[in-house]
Amino acid sequence: MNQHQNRKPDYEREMRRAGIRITRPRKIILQILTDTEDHPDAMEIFQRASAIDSSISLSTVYRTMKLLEGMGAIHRHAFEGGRARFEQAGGEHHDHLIDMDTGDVIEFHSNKIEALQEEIARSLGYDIVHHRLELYGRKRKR
Amino acid sequence: MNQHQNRKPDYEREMRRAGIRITRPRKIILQILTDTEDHPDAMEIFQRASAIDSSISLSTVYRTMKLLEGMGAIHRHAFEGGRARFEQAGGEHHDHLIDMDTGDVIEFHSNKIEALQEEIARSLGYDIVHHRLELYGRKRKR
DNA sequence: CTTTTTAATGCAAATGATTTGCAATAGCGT
DNA sequence: ACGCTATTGCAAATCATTTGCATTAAAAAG
Repeated sequence: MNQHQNRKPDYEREMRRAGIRITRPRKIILQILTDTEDHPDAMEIFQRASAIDSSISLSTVYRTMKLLEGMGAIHRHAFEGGRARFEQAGGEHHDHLIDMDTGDVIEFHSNKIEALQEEIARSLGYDIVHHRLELYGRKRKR
Repeated sequence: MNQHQNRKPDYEREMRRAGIRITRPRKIILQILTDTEDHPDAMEIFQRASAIDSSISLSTVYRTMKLLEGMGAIHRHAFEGGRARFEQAGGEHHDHLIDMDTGDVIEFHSNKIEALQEEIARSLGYDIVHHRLELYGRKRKR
């Protein structure tokens, strides 16, 4: 089974250490993020947070996402269409396959592809700072 | 020298056939696109077009880009940061390496990577409709 | 546990890119 | 040249995200 309880890097501790206040909205958002298996966007996070504390504002969600991104606690993805989507960081690096019909995101990883990317960049005289590999597709029919 | 004159798929003919009017703004924008080696955004295209005919509007640039994209005459890329950038279609498929310092775009292609992508998607039960591979990097120092 | 300090919040207004409604204009078939 | 209607320019509208500011509330201090 999946480990759910210990998989949470203690961001609260890290935030305290950095002199960042642990507020009620931030606690709630952090909880939502760690509870989540999918890749929600700011509006979805806002709605889930509102259900817990209806006074939370969308601005705060955005501000918190930016804060967490800066701490390296989450990754922001600008997939095609509309809003940015987030996922908690901490796992292994991976790329994404987006189901064009459902919006579902499937994570995958290929050392071979990573190596080829490095090789290509090097041959062009560049160092890769980061990259983005997204496959957009539909479930195979048959 | 680069070939400039024959490299232009005759979109005007194609548009006429589709009952689309060849207007002055469209002619100018099409010309800018075929003359261009880089990946300009709508604002850059608008400025280059304005230099030729100052009455052209940004809306028309956007509308024309959408029209051309629909025809398959250009590709739209949503690289990181700000605006979408365009390039005329017609060449071989390729991916992009973006110079984070200059914004320059370098095109590259890897059959191996393409094949691996297909393989991964297949193993996940998906057919790839399209994909996006962008490397963000800086010129190697040394 | 009250006071103090100042970061964080909520709200509304601002941004920035792109799109759209609409009246005026200009392709192009006749 | 004429008329039909697609296309344009302009301003206003969208959409996602950010920001200014007065208020609130963490957490540091007493």
